[in-house]
Amino acid sequence: MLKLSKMTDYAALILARMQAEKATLGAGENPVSVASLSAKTELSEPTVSKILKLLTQGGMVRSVRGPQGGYILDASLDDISVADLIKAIDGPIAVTACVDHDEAGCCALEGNCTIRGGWDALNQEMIGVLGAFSVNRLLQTSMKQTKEAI
Amino acid sequence: MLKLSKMTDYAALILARMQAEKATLGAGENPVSVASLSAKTELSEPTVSKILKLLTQGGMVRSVRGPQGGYILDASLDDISVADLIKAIDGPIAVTACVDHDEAGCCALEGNCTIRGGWDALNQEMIGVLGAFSVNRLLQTSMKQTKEAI
DNA sequence: TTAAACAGGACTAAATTTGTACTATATAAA
DNA sequence: TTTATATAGTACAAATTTAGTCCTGTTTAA
Repeated sequence: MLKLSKMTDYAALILARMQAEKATLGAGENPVSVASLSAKTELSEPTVSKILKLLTQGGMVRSVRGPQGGYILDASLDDISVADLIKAIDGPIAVTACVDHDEAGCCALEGNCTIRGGWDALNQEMIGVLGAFSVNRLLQTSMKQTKEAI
Repeated sequence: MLKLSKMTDYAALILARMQAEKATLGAGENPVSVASLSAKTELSEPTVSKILKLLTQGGMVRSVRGPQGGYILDASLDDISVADLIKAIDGPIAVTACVDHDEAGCCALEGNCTIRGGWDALNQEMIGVLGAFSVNRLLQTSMKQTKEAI
């Protein structure tokens, strides 16, 4: 449990791929298309497309329309946190349904609920960890482990 | 996203109720039945029963069978962490499916996956936070906030 | 003008989670 | 020893959520 969605996992892979692409082709105006990213990540085109749309809305990549268009990663993956990623793909981080929205009726137990604020505090701590963990660290930690395993 | 299950939420409520019961009746051999806890938490009996079974297996409460039986909370909620709770109710904490089990085939992207170890590192940090957050703190934080809100 | 490539929304299918029911087992008390 | 109470374990049905796909519209370079 406490699993993040596959979509978020895929999003990290896509960002990793885009960073690699950028390193190869040189920074600047070199959009990468959905088709190309799909081929290189082995994710289906609709899925890659959906994720890139969300990343664009989240301001993590920029889109260029028309022929020769695609998506551009301007930022460094050091500046994108896992929290950013989750927010872009799945929406606000909330360990329970009642965290962050105080509308009546979000939970059948309202009257008896004695821990609502508590979950909120825990949620803040989680966001702290996720916000401090960059996508680049995700990649580098993995590289390190792969190296050690060999 | 990154939501914990409702079951875990319920489990915390049940533990809170059991602690209150213990404070009222005095510590020792005073089992609380599913029926009684169900009435006091407004959760259905089958649900309360299911959760208490899991908490028993997780070693957080003790069961007494037969008439006048029920469940006993021996430990202090200071010594039970949210991590313990999640593990008891939902099983091992894993932000992605591939964390913790290295079997082939857990993910369609294995060959291309460049971040497996990275998720594992993040997972450890999450477990750290959850392991340091006691159920009692969950309750106390809530009380504090309720007080402030009044 | 055309074709490439993204934008947005709607929809289907799959997986997961919740919630319930039923049978078996243990045990205190009559 | 029998009976009633209460948990243990398992299996199943329903609901929700997530994943994945498709279609139509818009932008823009060639």
